[in-house]
Amino acid sequence: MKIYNTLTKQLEEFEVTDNIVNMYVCGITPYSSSHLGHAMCAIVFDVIRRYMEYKGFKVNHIQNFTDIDDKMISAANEKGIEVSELAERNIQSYFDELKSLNVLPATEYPRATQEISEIIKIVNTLVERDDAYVIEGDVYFRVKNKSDYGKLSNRKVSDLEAGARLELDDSKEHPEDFALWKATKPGEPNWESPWGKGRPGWHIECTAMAIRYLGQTIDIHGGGVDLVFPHHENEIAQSESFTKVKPFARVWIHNGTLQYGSDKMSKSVGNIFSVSQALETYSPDSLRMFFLTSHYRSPLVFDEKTIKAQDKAISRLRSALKIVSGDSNPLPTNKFKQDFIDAMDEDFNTPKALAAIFDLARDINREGSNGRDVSSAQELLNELTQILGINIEDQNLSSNLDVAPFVELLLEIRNELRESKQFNIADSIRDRLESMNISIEDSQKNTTWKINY
RNA sequence: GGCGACGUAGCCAAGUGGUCUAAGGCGGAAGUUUGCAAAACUUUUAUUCGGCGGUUCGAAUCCGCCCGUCGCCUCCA
Repeated sequence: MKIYNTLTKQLEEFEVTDNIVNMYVCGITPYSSSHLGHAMCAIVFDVIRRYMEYKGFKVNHIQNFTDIDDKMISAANEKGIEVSELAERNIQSYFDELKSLNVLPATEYPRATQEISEIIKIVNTLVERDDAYVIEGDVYFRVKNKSDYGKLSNRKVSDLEAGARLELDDSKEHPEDFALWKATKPGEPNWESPWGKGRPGWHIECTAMAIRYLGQTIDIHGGGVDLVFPHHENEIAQSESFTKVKPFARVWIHNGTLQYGSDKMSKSVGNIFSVSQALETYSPDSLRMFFLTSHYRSPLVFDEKTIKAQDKAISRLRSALKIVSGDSNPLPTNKFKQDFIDAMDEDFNTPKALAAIFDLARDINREGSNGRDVSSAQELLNELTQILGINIEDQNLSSNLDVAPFVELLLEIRNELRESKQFNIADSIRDRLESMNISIEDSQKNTTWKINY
């Protein structure tokens, strides 16, 4: 299995010694509802995790919540509620959304505010070693002490200094030094520390949680590409300075960001499409498919038509699963399975893996109606789509609905009309049901119906 | 100013030196099937990969230049 590693900028063979994969994925700052970009990231790493488990690895999947920072505080103030309450609300709805999107729960979801003592311990060690310094209750990491600073994002400190947008803050020794601990301001949540009351800086919580839950060297660290700098760069700096162990993470995986219009979908730009809003308009599977039809590292442009088109593609897979298998000459499936695995082994090439799935579905449809035994091919189809977290089973939910007996009754009458060749009335029943979003399909054997969402 | 990514059919999107006269999906066209539809299947829809040069026996794939789009350098998944 090959994975593109942001740290080395190349495709690498992925190996672990003990079959356990320790994976840390940066989660959200729950100051407002999450948007489709967050959903995309969650789905990308969900598929990576599912595929690794399929390959026989045990995956420790840790995803954090940064539940204390400037934006948390100002959003809570605006709403007139406690920061903790704001976090709780948004985290709960995020969990609900992940569930709707069929994202498997992570092993743990640690929160920054519950790791304060670990954080203080780490900052303290860095201060004692002079890798950090204290100014009026703030603690800053001393970037010049980390000679390989910039190795992840391919930046040199001198370039950063030349950067036009870097804000000069006279209180820091160097403009690129970053806060590990921030002194409290009036009205802010705060914790006691050796440097006075305050709260953690942005990056330190991930260092604390990654080390605590996964150890000093983790196998995979992931997140959106927009986190590469400064967040992940700074995580590396502070973590490696603290543990004196390199590397902090062996493989860095970054997904491309979701674009909305001509810009990145981002809370601060305000061009967001929230997950809950999206779930009202699109099916979870079509959203998942939409994200997986392009490679995870490419930026993806939000496109309504493309998302909607996924439902039709998925229904092809569903009908392949429903086709009644014959009993002769079983359809061989090895090729499709191998194509799928080869694609996924190549840096999780989901578009290529999907191509194998659609090839399989077409063969099932063709050969199944030729009377061949396609039952094991159907099992494979189900197995492969599940690795991508796409649900093609359970579609007979319509029979559980309250309207089912009435629809069945109508179909019964309609089939009697068809038998007596009263097609006008039969067709009118079909048309009327269609206008109520119920479609009917007649086959040789029976008539099926489904509700169009 | 620095760092980086990308530009493939009507749309989305794989492919990164020969098997590419380029996968898969959506859409379009024709056909098989059907009472008619729908679904499914078959065939078809890029001799061409932003433009111009170059390297090579051979390039969508490597190199150079140009045009265009986007990301990061400030909060960000």
